[in-house]
Amino acid sequence: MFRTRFAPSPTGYMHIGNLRTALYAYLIARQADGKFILRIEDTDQNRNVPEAVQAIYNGLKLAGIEYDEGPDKDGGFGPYVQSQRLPIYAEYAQKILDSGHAYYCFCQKEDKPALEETGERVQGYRDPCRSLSEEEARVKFAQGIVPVVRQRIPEGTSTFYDHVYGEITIDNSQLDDQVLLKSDGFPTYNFANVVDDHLMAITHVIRGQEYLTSTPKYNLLYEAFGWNRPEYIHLPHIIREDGGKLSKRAGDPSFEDLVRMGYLPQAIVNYVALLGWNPGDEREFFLLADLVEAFDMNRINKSNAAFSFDKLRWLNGEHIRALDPEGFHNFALPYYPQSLTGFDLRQLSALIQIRTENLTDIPGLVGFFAELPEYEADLFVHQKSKSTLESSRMVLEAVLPIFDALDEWNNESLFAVLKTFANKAGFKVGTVMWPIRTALSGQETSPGGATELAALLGKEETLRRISLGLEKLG
RNA sequence: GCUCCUAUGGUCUAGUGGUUAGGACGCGGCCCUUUCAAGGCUAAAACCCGGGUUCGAGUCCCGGUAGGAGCACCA
Repeated sequence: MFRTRFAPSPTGYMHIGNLRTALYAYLIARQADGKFILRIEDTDQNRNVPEAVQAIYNGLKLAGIEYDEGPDKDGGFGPYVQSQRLPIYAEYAQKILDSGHAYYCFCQKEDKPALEETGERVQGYRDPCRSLSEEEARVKFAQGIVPVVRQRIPEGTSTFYDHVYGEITIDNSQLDDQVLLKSDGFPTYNFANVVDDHLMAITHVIRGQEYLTSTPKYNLLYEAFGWNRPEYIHLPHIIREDGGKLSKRAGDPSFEDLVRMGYLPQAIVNYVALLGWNPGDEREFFLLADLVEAFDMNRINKSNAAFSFDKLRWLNGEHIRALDPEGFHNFALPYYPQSLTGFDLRQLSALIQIRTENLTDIPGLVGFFAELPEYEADLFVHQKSKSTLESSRMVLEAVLPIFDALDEWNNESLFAVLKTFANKAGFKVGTVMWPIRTALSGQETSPGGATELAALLGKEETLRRISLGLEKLG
C-alpha cells in the first residue's frame, strides 16, 4: 500500500512549488490506489500564521487534490498537526537519547562557531556536549540550563537511492549533529518528519530537492530507531524565467494569485505538472484524472525548470476552449462589466470562449458591447476587405433599410440577407461585412463578425450604431 | 569555503552508442476566413567547453566552466 504525504508549513498561501509537490505526491498515491495524507508542519512557533491552515485546505480544494487523511479527516494515524504531537516527539527523543544516538546539548546559540558568516566551515566540527558525561549533564540541568537534543552522527559515509537523482553518497563528516528537539520542547523538522513519516506509515517521501543533502541524516535516524526508510522522490526546483528563485516577496504569484489573475485552476495544475515531468509522448493537455493515469515518477527530471507565463497562458487558453459552453459561461460571468445589460450573455460567452486565453481578457473583449467606443472614420478603410470610405457609405446606407425590414433577426438570416445584397450590388462579402462590423464595434478587431455582433446587439442597437457610423462618414 | 546535484533552441522538453536531433510555447510567413481568434501548413532557432572510451558519441568516463541546493533551536 502506497502512502504519500504533503506536509506544508502554514505560511498562508500555496507556493507554486508546493502545489507541484502536493500534486506529485497525490498522483503517486492515487495511481497506486494508495493513500494521500495531509500533515501540517507547524513546529516553528515563530512562523505560525493564523488562518494559514485554512489556506492550505482552500488551495488543495481549488486544485482538486483530495486527501484521504488529514487534520479534519482522521485515518487512524493522527493527530495530523505536528504541534499536537509533542508528547510523541518527547517519547521518541527519550528513546534515541537512551540508545545513545542523541545527546543533550547545553550550548547557547552564541557559543557556536559562526560557520557561515566567516564563509569558513569548520570541517568535522563536533559539538562539545556530545562527549558530556552523565554527571556533567546533571550539573548543567541543576544550573537550570534547558538543553536541546542533538543527533549523534557517526563516522562513515551514507548512501541512499532517490527515484529522481539515483544513488547519492555523502560523507558523514558533512553532516552535523543537528538539533532534534528544541529548547521550547518542539521538535525540529529534521526530527518530526522522520518520526511522523514512520508512524504514519509513509512509503514514499516526495519533497523539494533542498532536502537531498540532509536525507542521510534522516536515514541515520531511521537506522537508530531500527525503522525502514521510505522511498525518496526529490524534486528539482521551479525557478523564474530569468533564472532567479520564485519568491512571493519578489512579487511572484502563489497558486491563489494565479487564479485571481485569471488562470483556471486546472490549467495551472496541468502546467505545473509539466514543469519537470513529461508523459513520454507528445501530449500536453491533461486534466487531473488524466494525470493520475499518465504520471510516472521515474520520468521526473533532475534539473530546475523555469516558469513561463507565456506557456501557462497558452495552456490556459486550451483549458478554456475545452470547457463546455455552460462551464465557460460560469467562469466568464464574474468578468462581465456591470454595464453589460440587455444582452444574451450566454450567447456572448459562446462568442468569446474561443477567443479567451485568460479570464481577465474578458472585460476588454466585451466592453464595446456595453458602450460603443469613440472611433475615427478611417477605421472604415480596410484594404484586405476592399473597404473604402465610399464603399462603406454605400453599404451602410443600403443596409439600413434592409435591416429595418428584416423580421427574423439572427446570425443566419443576417448573413443570408447581406450575402444576397453583396451579390446583387457586386461587392465582395468582406466589403459589405467590414463597415458593418466596424460600425457595430468601433474597433479594428472584435470577437465575432458583423452578423454575429448584429445578432447579439439586436435590431434597434444595430440600426443605431450603423446610423452613427454613417454620420462619421459624412 | 566545504559537500551534493544539474547542464539539448529564448523557455518547457523527447532522446538511454548509429536520428535529416523530435514535439510544445513564443516569434516570422502562408492558407482558411465575415475583422480578430481558433484551426492547418511552414520558417528561423539547440546538444556548455576540453580530453578520453568506441568503428561510431547529445547519449559512457574524466576534467573544466556555469547554474542550483545544503551546511539554523526554519521547514
